[in-house]
Amino acid sequence: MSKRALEMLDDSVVACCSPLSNEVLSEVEARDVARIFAALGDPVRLRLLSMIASSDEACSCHLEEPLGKSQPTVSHHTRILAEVGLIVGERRGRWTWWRVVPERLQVAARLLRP
Amino acid sequence: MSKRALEMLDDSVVACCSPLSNEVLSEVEARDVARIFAALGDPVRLRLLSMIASSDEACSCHLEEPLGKSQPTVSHHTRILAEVGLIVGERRGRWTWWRVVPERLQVAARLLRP
DNA sequence: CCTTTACATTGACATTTGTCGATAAGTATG
DNA sequence: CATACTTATCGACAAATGTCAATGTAAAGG
Repeated sequence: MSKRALEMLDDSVVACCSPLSNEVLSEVEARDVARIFAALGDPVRLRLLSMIASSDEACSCHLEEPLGKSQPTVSHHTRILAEVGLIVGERRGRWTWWRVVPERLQVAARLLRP
Repeated sequence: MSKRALEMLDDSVVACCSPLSNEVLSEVEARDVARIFAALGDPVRLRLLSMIASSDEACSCHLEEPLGKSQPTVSHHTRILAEVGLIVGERRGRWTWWRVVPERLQVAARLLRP
């Protein structure tokens, strides 16, 4: 999901959702948010995301070695995180620089709030 | 995961974790938390969880019909949510009553906080 | 007991997922 | 252009996942 695509998401997705205990999730809401959680549901992607988050910006070249995964595998995981809008990549020269999209993380976080 | 098992979890899991941007997740932390997110990463389980959360307690008999899934499928999903400690079931008479474990939800929520 | 009710388990199946080697595509530099 | 470098895509494969019909198990009521 590109940055532009993210900006075009309608409110039902960006503003989604109130805490789980407030009301029963609709099928549409559930499908959307589940994609985010599924993206977070892999240990390699979680570490990848935390690496990007804690260094503000990171290029893929810095991610392979600490993760101990092959380059195609890292690329696969960054793609999945990007597709659900949790990170965005910007190509500068040879490198792609990744950073997290806090608003997107908060969509998931709001659901878990008491 | 039984209620007793949940009480016996050590601090590294229950107190886990500081926000993603604070520091890079260890492999052990990532593996544990990823299991929670993976459990949340299915639309049927998300709706199931929100049904339990918003009615405080729910028996499986109330879950099948609104979800539109077979009884074995619902049982499968409640088992997965229970295994990661997000819900606990208590058998009273013929019915199993499920309720959410807020502390466990917060383990995931803490990670997503800014 | 026997039946009914509520839930769990098993077995089977198609689909999805994580992984990597090989290869392609894009970008800087000589 | 030719080369080196960084990232993306493809193809393949084993493993995991979601689903349901059939069957098992446990509890309540006759």
